[in-house]
Amino acid sequence: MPELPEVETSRRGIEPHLLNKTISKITIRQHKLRWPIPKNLPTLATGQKIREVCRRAKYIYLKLDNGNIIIHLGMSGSLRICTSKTPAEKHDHIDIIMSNKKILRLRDPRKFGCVLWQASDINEHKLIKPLGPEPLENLFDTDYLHKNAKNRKCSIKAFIMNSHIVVGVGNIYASEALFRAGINPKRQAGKISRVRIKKLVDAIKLTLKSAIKEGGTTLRDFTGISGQPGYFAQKLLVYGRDGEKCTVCNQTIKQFSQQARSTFYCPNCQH
DNA sequence: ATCGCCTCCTGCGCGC
DNA sequence: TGCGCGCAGGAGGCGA
Repeated sequence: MPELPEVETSRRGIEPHLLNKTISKITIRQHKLRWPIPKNLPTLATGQKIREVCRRAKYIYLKLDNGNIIIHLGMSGSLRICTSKTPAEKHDHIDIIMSNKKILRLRDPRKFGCVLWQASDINEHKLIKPLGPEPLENLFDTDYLHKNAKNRKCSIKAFIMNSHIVVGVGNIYASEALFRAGINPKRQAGKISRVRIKKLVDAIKLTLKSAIKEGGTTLRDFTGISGQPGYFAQKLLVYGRDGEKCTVCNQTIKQFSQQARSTFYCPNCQH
């Protein structure tokens, strides 16, 4: 479900409720997520103060004095801030309860998400270490992407969705960015000119920034921490719009399957 | 090294 | 109204 803008929206939503608060209790109702929630997580984190609420790629992590709680939302995860008055529902797997009684609650029907512990430097965690640069940071630029695309035989869409290359670009924003850059999603990554790679870098940054500004994209179930939808869905140019007219050229938007994921594009605008 | 396929899991919308 | 099917925003792990 959530791509970078939705994760960043969640991070910004929870941050003010958690910063400098002490964890008083952790209730785990379901250990079995993508990886098991560590049994000793409550022991490790209880009594600790949350110093920072950060994001790296699509991971959110709570920085404590003795380590980090790492949270990934997978396809269907969402975070809420609530109190004990809100009863936990079926897929509410873990509550992180603050000393001020506020609760950070993770719901994840499909259980593709995870909650993990990393005692030392977060960047040394085995899931974080191999990740490419953040798309909105300066390290991610035309030189970087052009150099890395060299000799790559995979499609440009698979390439920008590869987290070793750049993080945070998921299935929605890959289609959106390629449309804005005028690049056909099937094109081989290694065969795209530098000028067009620059367009793509700009398009990725622009797309993600606008989506963050709108509070993310709500297709069916993504909501911010108070349950509010993200408004970027209304600004999607191609994703989910197959059969509709291209906003630029009025031709029909097409959908096809790539790496078993839906891709949307305008055959007339994208080459 | 790189690529593409499979997999984990639940819910929803569609067609019959 | 009910059932079965296909599909869904991620991404690690595997075999080729």
